Amino acid sequence: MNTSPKQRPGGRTARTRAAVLDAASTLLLEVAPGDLTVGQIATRAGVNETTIYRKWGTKEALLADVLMTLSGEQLVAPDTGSLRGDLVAVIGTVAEFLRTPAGYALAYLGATSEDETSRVLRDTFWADRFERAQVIFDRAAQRGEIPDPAVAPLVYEALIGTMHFRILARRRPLDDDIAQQLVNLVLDGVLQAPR
Amino acid sequence: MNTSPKQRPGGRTARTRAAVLDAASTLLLEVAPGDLTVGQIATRAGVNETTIYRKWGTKEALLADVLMTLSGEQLVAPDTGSLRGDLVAVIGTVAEFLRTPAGYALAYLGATSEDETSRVLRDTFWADRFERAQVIFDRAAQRGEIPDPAVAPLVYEALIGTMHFRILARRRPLDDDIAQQLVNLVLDGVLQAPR
DNA sequence: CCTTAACGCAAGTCATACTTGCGTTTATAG
DNA sequence: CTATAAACGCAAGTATGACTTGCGTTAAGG
Repeated sequence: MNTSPKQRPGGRTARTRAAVLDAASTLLLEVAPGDLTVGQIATRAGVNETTIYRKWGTKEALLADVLMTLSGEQLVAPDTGSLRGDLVAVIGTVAEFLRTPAGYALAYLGATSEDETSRVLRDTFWADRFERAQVIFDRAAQRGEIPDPAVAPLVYEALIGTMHFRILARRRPLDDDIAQQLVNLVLDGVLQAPR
Repeated sequence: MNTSPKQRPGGRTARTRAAVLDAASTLLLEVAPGDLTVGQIATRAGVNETTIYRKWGTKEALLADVLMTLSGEQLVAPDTGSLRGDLVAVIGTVAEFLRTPAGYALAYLGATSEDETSRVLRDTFWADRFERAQVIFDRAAQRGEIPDPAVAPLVYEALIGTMHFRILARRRPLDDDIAQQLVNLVLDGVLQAPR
């Protein structure tokens, strides 16, 4: 009984959803995330503002949806054969994304959104990222590069966190070789040491 | 000519200013920085909202004033005799501040405020912090602990940035020994190394 | 004790998030 | 193909909070 809840995800609904997400993404390339309004997105998408509210409920929920889509598929973890190589590759990819307006928006909204939807999204997002990073360190430990793979969370947090801080709190651009710089720092340290 | 611009900084004006800054500080202990309203501050300070706008112009300018006051005097750079000791002391102090609501507010507003006043304040604030950090690394270089004090900005940025990221983007508390953890990381690195 | 800077108060403007009622379009089951 | 109702458009409205303005009142400070 009630095999079909009588929803209509196909056709118009799908088109509307795609148009709104697309419009929001495009606008994030032009407008500061803090200044983005639902009206703008609706107009750009050729859709009524009411539709957006009925579909997403709040502005934050919509933007969270947009950003998860934007940042979802990236961050492959290639096996380059060394911890240094793996980290430079991954951090370099993240750095590239953070240099784009969408990347900035992700960092900005991730740090400022307060509602429940965003909270859950934030937790699952970072849980996924840290999980993927962990495998890199596990491999490195098996190769004998590091003594304990348990350092992974802190190290990854330092790598990512420094970049977020750079663009958010300091509003300065990420150097071209930022991935190299950071990976060298956390792998080798800065102490004068006989090596 | 015009020896006295006919301003009246004393008496009532000073009291009002103090009351507002104090009210804002207190409110930052109770309300999320994003939800803070000028009306709240005015009421708490026993002052009319209009007065605040005539005095500070915008909400962001007021909050910037508050936060500069709150974070102004701290961060002494003690000479413990070692780079490790100096860094743990300084980063520990910053961590303590970041654990308070006011510290969170500073990080939050520093990352989100967009107006000109905040921009200038942000630049001067961080310039000052990085300058103070530099002397620690200069001393360490003279002692032969590190080869090149030019690493100071990146290292300090990694230390501070990781903590900001932790509380802002991840919304997780700073460990009690976060300063030790981070300093060990950037000084020694994580690579398995003959030392 | 006078001048007027600083303040209080009432009223209002403006922008934007979010809601509601109702008529129209269109996906989709039968 | 047709009928039902989900999804949409449109107009109007609510709510909130940043910020302004005019005018009368208080009190700083020469």
